[in-house]
Amino acid sequence: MASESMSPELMRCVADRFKALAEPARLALLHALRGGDRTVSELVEVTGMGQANVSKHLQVLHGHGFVARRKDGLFSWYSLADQDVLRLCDIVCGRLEKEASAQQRMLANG
Amino acid sequence: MASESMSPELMRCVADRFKALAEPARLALLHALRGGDRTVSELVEVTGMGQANVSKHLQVLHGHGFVARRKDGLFSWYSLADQDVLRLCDIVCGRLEKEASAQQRMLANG
DNA sequence: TCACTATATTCCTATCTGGTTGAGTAACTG
DNA sequence: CAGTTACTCAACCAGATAGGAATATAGTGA
Repeated sequence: MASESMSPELMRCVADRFKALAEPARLALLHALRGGDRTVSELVEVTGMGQANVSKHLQVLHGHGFVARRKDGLFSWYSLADQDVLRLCDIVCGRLEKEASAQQRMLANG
Repeated sequence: MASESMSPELMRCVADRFKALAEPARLALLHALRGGDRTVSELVEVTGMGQANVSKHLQVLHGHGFVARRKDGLFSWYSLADQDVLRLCDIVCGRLEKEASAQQRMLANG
């Protein structure tokens, strides 16, 4: 997979997935969902964002399969669709930590 | 890591990393670098993009540590900094493949 | 039916950024 | 030194989008 040649369409699909994660607001929502299912209102309260904004970002995440939605009466319960998104974030966070500690060593030895 | 609470700054850093990958042009450059080191001109030829455009995208990737640069006379040789970016792309590609095959099953079973 | 609540959607505006163009910089050649 | 090559930088424009306000939709209960 992802080997020899990649079609421009596939490239765009992959880029769109990354773009869905390339927004602090959406990362905050995903982070809030680590604790379990949440309704939109709960996410509004936790993140401090506007309701329309939260709803809109959740649509993006849901459209790309990063979160699952379950309707229950008036409420929409959102949850992490799987562990992939956490793996993605962990790789990036690992890089940032590695760079931060490397920079600290630079300052210490420099 | 990436556990309990994440500062808004960290959230922004992570989002910026994803944003660097959220562009088909940059993914095309990274893909071209899978085969080994390449000069800017080579990448221009392979991708069909403009030279200034390639150079600018490479600055972004380099600024976020995804590619390494080595200067040799007139040439700038770019290469993948490490395997992390491939792992990230593989996770996303794996998702896309899984969804594609699931959709095929949907169509087959109706 | 009407009001109320939770969520989704639409419209608007400010901001950001990808791509292009043209100028600028640095290294090699003669 | 001038000329060429390889690359980078700066300015511009067009398209995309995050955020907020207002509105729409849908479920609930009186």
